[in-house]
Amino acid sequence: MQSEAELIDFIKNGYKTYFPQVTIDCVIFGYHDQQLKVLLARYPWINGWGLPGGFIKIEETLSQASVRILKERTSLDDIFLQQFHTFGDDEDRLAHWHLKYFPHDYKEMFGADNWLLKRTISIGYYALVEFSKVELTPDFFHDEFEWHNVTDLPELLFDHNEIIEKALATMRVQIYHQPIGYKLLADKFTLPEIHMLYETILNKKLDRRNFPNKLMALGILVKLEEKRKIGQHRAPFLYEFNKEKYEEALKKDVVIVF
Amino acid sequence: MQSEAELIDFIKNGYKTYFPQVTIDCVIFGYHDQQLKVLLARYPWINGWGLPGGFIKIEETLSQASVRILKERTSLDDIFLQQFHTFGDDEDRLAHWHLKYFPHDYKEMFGADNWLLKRTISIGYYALVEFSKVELTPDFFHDEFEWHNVTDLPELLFDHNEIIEKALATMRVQIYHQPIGYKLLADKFTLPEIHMLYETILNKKLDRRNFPNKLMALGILVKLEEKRKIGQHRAPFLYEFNKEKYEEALKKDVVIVF
DNA sequence: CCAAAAGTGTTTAGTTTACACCCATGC
DNA sequence: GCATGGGTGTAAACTAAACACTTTTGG
Repeated sequence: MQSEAELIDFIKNGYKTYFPQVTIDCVIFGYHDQQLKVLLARYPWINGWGLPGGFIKIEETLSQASVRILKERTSLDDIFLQQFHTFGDDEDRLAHWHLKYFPHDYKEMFGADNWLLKRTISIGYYALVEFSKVELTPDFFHDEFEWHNVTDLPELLFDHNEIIEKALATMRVQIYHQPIGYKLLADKFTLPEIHMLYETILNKKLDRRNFPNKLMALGILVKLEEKRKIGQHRAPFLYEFNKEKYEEALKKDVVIVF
Repeated sequence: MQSEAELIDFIKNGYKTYFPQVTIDCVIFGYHDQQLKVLLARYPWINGWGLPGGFIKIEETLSQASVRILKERTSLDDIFLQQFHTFGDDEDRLAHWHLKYFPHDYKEMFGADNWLLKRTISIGYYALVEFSKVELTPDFFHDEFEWHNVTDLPELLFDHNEIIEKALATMRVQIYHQPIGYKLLADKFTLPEIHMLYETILNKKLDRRNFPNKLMALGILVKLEEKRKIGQHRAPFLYEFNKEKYEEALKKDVVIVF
């Protein structure tokens, strides 16, 4: 975590380093306990919960910025990260948004025309991450984190609820075109596990016997010799995915029917 | 067209009215002569061709800005307009891009730290318009227009070639999910006309007998009693589309198979 | 031996594709 | 009457969907 001197420097001089009035907001989906979760962060300045996000550096591409921001928060790289929409319609984000959110002493601290108080446009990226691999790192803008079920979200800052809705909708369309779901599982997994994952994501029942066929036909799923011990029941086989076939399928636009 | 005083005021004081360093670029598709066309504009300052675009006003939402910009150039409103991607990866657009494009006298005219010379991020919208209804209006940033076949584009400024590619790809996916193609035709059209339109957009042959079935099944197409006179051949029936069913289909996400 | 979860194929229904002949019009 | 393009239906192939019983395991 940075020092207070760094924070003050960021507030005063950040405009020299960062692209103005554009932020990246990350909708980070993880899967745990048979629930699709999204990562929320507490913004201590504003005293509310929202999506983790960050600024783009002046000398950095958008893609670089999105990867950096995700890595700074979660320690992950090599994750599935996808730009899905740019948000600039929220009335609260137009001029004077800070009157709604900021306590007055921050305004005085910043100065009324500080770069951080201007209207922002937000570029939305969604990420699929394996829940267990995430190591959360707070900073001045995010002092706490919580994973919430996508079906049970509190009211968030700005238009972040709407952003999550759009991310979910985009992801649910995209999962029919590309086998992105794997990114939410550990490297080795069982058919019942991936089956439940897809049921959770799409929020509907999928036939247990028909489900693996398309993925098998694409050659993406590889059956291993090992089995997983799961207590007193029959041990299911483990699977992994064929990385070459997977990358191929990501590039193509195959329609996957479950 | 604006006066030169207005231009100078824009250069000097535009930063007071417009959101900084973010532009909207419009990929405007039209259909004519059985060709899918895209509207290009000449940028007189830079002496090159690119996509028509504009700035967002500080007190205006993104959606409002996109509609306004499209209307200012084409005189159209009530068009199909869709945000598809935000571009910020082009190396040329990072710092010092203007060194590549601007003649030096403009730099002197502007001042080296003028707001117009900074790195920009561009939000891409694509529009489908009926070619014949477009009335083109130049301004200081667009002094000439040309419709080009999407299959035959010159080299454009910045990353505009890439932006068009992405718009095309997005539109071709979307047209399988929503019957957006109608926006490219006159209100009344024949089956052969819409058939050729779809063949052109998707760049592949579609069976003449199977093609209208899905659209008919959705109730979107309405056969009229009238026919069109087409010279020395059999007169084809005219069709229009059922506006309610069309709007319905736009909201749903029906997969349309041709 | 019983409860709980895993594993596996076949039949049916639906959807998509392929395909060819007759009709209308103007010259 | 002929050349050109418009209009129409059916059969075959394929794909998706529905469905139930057997196996493994630990207690």
